[in-house]
Amino acid sequence: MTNPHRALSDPSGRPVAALRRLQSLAPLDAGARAAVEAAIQKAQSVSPHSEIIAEGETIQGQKLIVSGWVARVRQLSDGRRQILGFLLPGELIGVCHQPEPLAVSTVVALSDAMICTAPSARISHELARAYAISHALDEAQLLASIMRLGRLDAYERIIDLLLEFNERLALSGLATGGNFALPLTQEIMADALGLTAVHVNRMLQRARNNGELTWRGGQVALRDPATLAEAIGHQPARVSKALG
Amino acid sequence: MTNPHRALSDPSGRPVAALRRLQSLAPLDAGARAAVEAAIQKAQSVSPHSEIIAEGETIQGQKLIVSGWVARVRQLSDGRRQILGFLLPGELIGVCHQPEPLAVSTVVALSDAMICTAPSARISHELARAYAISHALDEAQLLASIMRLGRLDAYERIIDLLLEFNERLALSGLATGGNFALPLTQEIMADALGLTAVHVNRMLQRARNNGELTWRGGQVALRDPATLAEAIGHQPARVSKALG
DNA sequence: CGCGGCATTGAACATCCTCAATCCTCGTGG
DNA sequence: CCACGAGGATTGAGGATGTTCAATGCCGCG
Repeated sequence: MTNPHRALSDPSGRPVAALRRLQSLAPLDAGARAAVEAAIQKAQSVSPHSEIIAEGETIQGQKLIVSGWVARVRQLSDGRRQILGFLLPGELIGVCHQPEPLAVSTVVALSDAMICTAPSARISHELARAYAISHALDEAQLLASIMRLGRLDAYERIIDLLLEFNERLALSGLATGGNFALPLTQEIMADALGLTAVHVNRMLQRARNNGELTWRGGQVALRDPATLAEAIGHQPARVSKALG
Repeated sequence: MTNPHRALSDPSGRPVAALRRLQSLAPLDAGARAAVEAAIQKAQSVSPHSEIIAEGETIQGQKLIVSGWVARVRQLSDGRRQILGFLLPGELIGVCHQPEPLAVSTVVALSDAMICTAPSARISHELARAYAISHALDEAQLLASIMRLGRLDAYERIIDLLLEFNERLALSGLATGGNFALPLTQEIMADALGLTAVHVNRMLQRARNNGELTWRGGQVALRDPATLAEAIGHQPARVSKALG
């Protein structure tokens, strides 16, 4: 018989990214960890472009991204499309303290992804705390998006978003030293940044020529994240004294 | 001796805007209503430009806007400034389910304003529900901002924001039929819309010439909100089945 | 080999910004 | 009652940043 924990570890034996992220938000007790692991075991696979939640429908429950990239999206009738935010492994959808809530945005998978129902926050105080911090980070990221779209130029927007990805993925161990997998097309980046794909392309070239990053085959490498952040005035989200 | 309830009613005897808003989010029981009224009595006055919360400091408790206009703001070192969102009478600052939370944005008064400490959500189930809905609306408005900044052009952004003000103020009775007081300068609008004051001015003129609105002496009148909304694809926030 | 999806490029154009001057409006003091 | 001053609104001209449209290149995959 197979080891029931196998799905929860990568080849080196460390826990999967999603669990790692929750644990880095707040140290989890054994009960919470077990509940999360059990939930992850029952994760559903979703394929790119499939809708996970439709805007306006009643939210059933909280979900946890186990792996893959997912986005919150809104469309205009004339086809203009805006990505409101990304959801990465270990992040939650549908956090809500209200009965009968309605989804305020559509959620679609951008890559192959695994999604499970998030264990109830009542399982433990520690888990509730991890959820709360996750939620606070979520809000901080929305504010960062507003700043980005409102006051940064195209070049800065791209760098700023990549820096945010780097920081978010670092929580789950999916980014180290400015290196991470980025399974997005330039068009998707454009939809998130309020730009056209053509212009994203040109700005990326500028960044490459400046030696600030490389991005080939879905792998991004930021040359020097700290200096880059300094250059464009980017500040990582801080929502709790406990977190770095 | 003066009637202790005087501050809670406008000349026609209806409750003040802030209380009215909470009641339109969720019908309040007598206890909650009394607690809110008591809190409002103790409201502090703040003057324009004064900081209510500074980004990065520890949040002390939840606050309720009693009257006036307040904004969440973020600045870049080179002086660029973005208004992340507005806070209107009856809306809450610092909703947070986490110990030791840090403020993720600075909050400043845009006009003379009155602010009080919000009564605890534990006072009643009804009050907690009103807070939860208020919070959900808050998030919906952040998403609306992202859409606005990312995918609307200057003209649409202005109309869209004015429509949002109209809807939000209608909850507290401060807007009726597309008419409301707007104590903002064009520069402040620009800071919220990711534009310059000059361009806001030009687009406002276009809107006036199109007969879509008037705005003089701090009073806005939207000619036909429903048709305007239709024209730019604006949709009001819906976060609960219960609400309109 | 030949698609199909994405990335890249160019040229013409639109939108929005910058800078700076001018005009209002309204409250203040003479 | 009027001049004055300050902040905000308005205007113009020229320029920067992004967009559009359309063509071309690249690369993995059946």
